[in-house]
Amino acid sequence: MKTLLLVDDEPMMLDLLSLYLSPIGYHCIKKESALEAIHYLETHPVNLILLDIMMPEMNGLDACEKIRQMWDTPIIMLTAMSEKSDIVKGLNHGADDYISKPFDEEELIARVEAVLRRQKNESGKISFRGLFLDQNSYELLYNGVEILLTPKEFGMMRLFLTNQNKVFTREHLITSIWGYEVSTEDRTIDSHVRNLREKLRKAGFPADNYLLTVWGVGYKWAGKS
Amino acid sequence: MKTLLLVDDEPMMLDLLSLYLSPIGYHCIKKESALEAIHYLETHPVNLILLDIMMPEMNGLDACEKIRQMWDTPIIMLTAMSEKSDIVKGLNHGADDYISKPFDEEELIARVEAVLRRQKNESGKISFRGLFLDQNSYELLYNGVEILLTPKEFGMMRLFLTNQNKVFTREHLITSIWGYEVSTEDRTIDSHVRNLREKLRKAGFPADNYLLTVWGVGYKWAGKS
DNA sequence: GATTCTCTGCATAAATTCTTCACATATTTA
DNA sequence: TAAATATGTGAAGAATTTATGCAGAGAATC
Repeated sequence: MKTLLLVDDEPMMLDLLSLYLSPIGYHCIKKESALEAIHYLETHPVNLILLDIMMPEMNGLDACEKIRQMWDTPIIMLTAMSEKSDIVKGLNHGADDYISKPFDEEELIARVEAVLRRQKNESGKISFRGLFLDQNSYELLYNGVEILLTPKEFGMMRLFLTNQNKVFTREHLITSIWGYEVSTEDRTIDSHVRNLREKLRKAGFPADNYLLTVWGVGYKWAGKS
Repeated sequence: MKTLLLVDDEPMMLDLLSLYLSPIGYHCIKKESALEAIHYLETHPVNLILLDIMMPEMNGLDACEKIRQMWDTPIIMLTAMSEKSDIVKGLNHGADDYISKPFDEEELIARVEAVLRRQKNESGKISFRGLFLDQNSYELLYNGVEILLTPKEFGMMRLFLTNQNKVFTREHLITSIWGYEVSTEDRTIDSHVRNLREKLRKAGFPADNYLLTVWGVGYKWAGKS
């Protein structure tokens, strides 16, 4: 059973979160301050942290950073309204996702599960038909030989391998890899896709069979056939 | 069974610490002054020292330093209130962690165990292709010849050798080597990396093959190929 | 207090990566 | 089939990131 650490200074919010998440099988720990949460983490492993941004004493952003210095536990920030600035800050401070209040049950569950699914490759290592991607060392190997990638290429490769068979629009790729407030249009993505394909091909990997163009939509990585 | 050396001029505090720590299996030695503590250490090995900062005669900081000159036993400082300055000083003087009074049982235990856990992984000696790093003597040898490193350089070297193949961002390097809340520019890291590389090269070690730049991310030590 | 070593930060050079554009090619639609 | 829309490609300048030299501040040592 997965353990979630819920951190919010409002007890009602904690209860609400727990009300949604407990019935579907999550073990919920509630803490009313960031300090208590950090404190708890020092002795108990958890699978995911839901962290409110607005809290007295230590706010969510500082807490997020603090936690990141010590643990890799994924963090979802809770923001009042969709304050873009908060969201961006949160993601820059090490958060994995955000949920803006008010949220509905469906969204909450979806995001929690998405982050956990992502986390499942917690070792940071993914392999696929001879390809081996290691997020710790930032390496991509094909049959043991390293393929040197640029940051953007590595980000794309990681995104594709962790979300196989999912089609990404160019816009989605940008927000996922570039960040949440970048404006690049034109053929920029295409260029990077091309470069990535070329590097894979040059290394002997049949990229054309896997990194596919979905006409009119975007790109996807074709996983298990 | 682990032995803890508790040092505080207030007997009540010693009793309190012991009250919390003895029941969970630690053997507690109480000393009411730094001198007594050092004296005790000269003939008895201990696993961890809890050291009060405010003491008559010799204060905790001086004691910490003194102890560090002779032993590597981990030290947790006890500070009255969370006086930032004390904390920073303590960490700079060789302490491994700090606990501010008042503390509760849970926090105390957590920090003690965290430090001991950390300690367990530190045999203190690492070798790598002719390099030999000794954390006890703070020495780095290459083929038996010493390479003189500054503290920062040694810290980086240790971090890299104990975390081979892992990429560290500059930010991460700062928090790991410099300490908890230090503000240094990013380019400073580069300078230290350069100096470290140069010293390794000058000693004959092919640093360029191992201390690698991960473009757009940070630095890493390339271990086994 | 002087000296030496260390740390930090800047300016500039060098290296690498990113973006863009024009146009070719491909696919869909009319 | 022609027109319209979308993707692929090559090349080059722009932008970003890192390397390097240097100098002053800061610490430690004598």
